Amino acid sequence: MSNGSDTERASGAPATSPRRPPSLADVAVLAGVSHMTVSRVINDSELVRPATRERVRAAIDSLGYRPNTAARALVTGRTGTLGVVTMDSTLYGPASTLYGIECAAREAGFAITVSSVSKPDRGSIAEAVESLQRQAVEGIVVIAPHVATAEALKFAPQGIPLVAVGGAPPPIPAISVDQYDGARLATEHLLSFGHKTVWHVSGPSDWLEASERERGWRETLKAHGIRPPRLTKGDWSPLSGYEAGKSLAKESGLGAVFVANDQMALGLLRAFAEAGISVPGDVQVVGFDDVPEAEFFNPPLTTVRQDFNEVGRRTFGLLSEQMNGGQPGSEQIAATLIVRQSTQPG
Amino acid sequence: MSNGSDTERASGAPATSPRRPPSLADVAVLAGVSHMTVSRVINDSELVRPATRERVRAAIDSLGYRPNTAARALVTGRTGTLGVVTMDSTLYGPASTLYGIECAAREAGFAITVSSVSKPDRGSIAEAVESLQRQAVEGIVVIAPHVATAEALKFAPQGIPLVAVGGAPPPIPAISVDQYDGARLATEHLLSFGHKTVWHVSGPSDWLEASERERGWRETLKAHGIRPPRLTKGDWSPLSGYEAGKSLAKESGLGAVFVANDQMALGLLRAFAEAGISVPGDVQVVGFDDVPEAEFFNPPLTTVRQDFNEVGRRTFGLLSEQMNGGQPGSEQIAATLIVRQSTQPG
DNA sequence: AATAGTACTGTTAGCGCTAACAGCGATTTC
DNA sequence: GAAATCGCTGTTAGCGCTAACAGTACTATT
Repeated sequence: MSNGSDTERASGAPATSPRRPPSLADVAVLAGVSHMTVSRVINDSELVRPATRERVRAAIDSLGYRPNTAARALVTGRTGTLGVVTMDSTLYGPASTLYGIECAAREAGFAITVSSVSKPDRGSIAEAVESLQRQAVEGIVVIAPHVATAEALKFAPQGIPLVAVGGAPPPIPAISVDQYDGARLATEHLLSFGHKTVWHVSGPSDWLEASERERGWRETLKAHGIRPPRLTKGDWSPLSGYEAGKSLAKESGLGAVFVANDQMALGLLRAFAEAGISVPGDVQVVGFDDVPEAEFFNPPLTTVRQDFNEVGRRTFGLLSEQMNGGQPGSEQIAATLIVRQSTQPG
Repeated sequence: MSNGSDTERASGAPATSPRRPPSLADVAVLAGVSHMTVSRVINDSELVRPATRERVRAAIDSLGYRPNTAARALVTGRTGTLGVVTMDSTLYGPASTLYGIECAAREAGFAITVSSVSKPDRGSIAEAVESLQRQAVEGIVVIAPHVATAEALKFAPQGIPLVAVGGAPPPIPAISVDQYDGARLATEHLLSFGHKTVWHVSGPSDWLEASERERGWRETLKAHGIRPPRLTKGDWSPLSGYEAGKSLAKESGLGAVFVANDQMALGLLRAFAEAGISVPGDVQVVGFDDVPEAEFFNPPLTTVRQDFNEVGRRTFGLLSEQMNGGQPGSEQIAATLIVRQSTQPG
């Protein structure tokens, strides 16, 4: 803002009028060169004599000239824009991922257009992707935490670089945090205290992350020769965690609970508090995500951290690779266990 | 996706080749009409005979034709894109606001380009706005929760519709939740229990919302003839709330605390729990924001709700009004008190 | 039967930019 | 001293689309 001021047009006319923004031609006239030379200056071509370049720069500044992206895109076919399809950008994970992508993209000179969808079904995704393609984005990221979203990607358009976050059918490269291993870490951690078993409050089964975490929990138990106990299903919300907590509180022999996300863990902690169950005294609890609040739950929550920023960065990396003609494969990012008081009897 | 399939080009050529996407002209040839008629069809003009329209539609489908926005933007001067400048889209408020804007915009046929800034200073904002203008957005929303951001808007460009969320110097229309009144509600609520005073944990003073909330608290106390006690400053983070809580716990005669946001309230609750202070038994606590988790804090938190979705919608409304030549004024949205257990001794 | 609509379709020009190539003066090369 | 080369600048064409206007049939009006 506060550009070189909206100086009069180059022509001696009294100006005002509907005032079309200055174009290459206007700059060229003012600088006394051809429009092509101006074009070279704004594209940092070497082929301009320094003196000329300065003159053009001055004209650009005094006119407050800004290249018209539409015109440039029309002739080059490049828009400098990437599209991101996201489902609920209010959740911590997707929001952070979006932020990470945006930062990486901006550094590389790309703008980000977002398209939110309210439902994860194939139609909504298709519509969002379609709308981004109409915007002529050069690449698309689909933040696809649902099984249905990943499924929908089977019908994704071919001609455009596309990366999924979370999961996608094979030809499409995906970035994901290793949920399975994160769940394993959590479960092993709980088992290390000598519990007979570990209970699990899962996320909604139509989420990839939920089923991977459940699988990690289940198989880890099996690897220890333990038959997994009854599973409690949640929907990520604190309320569902609260209800799961109330239900688990009745269970005898409860010692360790792995909750599929921090929000539900919050609800569960609350239910346990109401039921007079002490954490970590009576029961040890592990969450998943490491939201900023987790450290201040009561008690502070042991949880599995996902580095969403890294997810965003790597996602852009994959997209960028594709835009340069590469055919990158999927990548996984390791999750890390953050041990806090909810599993520290000390 | 799964568009009408990438059928061969209209020409009988063996296709493949660098395959430029189909243009109006290609559709026109296939449908046996002029490109202008195709243009009319895609712009829903009445002036096309239904039979012709159908023929053109068929050609469009079979070619998988998609209008080129760049070309359209070049000639119409309209890009169908709005820009949003946001500071930390990871926070609940900004994220929800962004989502609200996006939904409203999409319904009206606009795409959203986001530009995040890491610092709230004038330079960063200017840069972000500049980058959006290069993208030729038709309007800009600045989510400006900082005093500095609002200040920076004094130098905002003139020629383009612009709306601020949070606050802005007078000529620029702003949408905001009535923080002052929200703080008043919270303070009155606490006073209604007969406390001698109400303590306050504020947000960082360079945030508009923080200073408005503090002002609401301070003036409400004064209106009751109470001299405001020492203020504790936080930075929105749970950690700072925790520290504020530890510090307040030493205070004698502590009975009521109004915390400037829910995250800090979480930290404070935790500090109180550690100090053996019962909420709401010994001290009553009110937060601000009503994040989804607040209902499941320990105890569930009385707080002031901001309808961020409404903020988003109204923001788009103001922008839309400007784009149609109007000069809307600023608007405020009422905050509502949500009473929960943290102030319910029952 | 001539005239004036009406309903649809086509032609032309140009939006602002870059790619490709065409100058053109100054220097170097043989 | 003519040709080739280099460094810079200009000319032209055209990207895909819409605005504006120009037909062209066909119907309604006088």
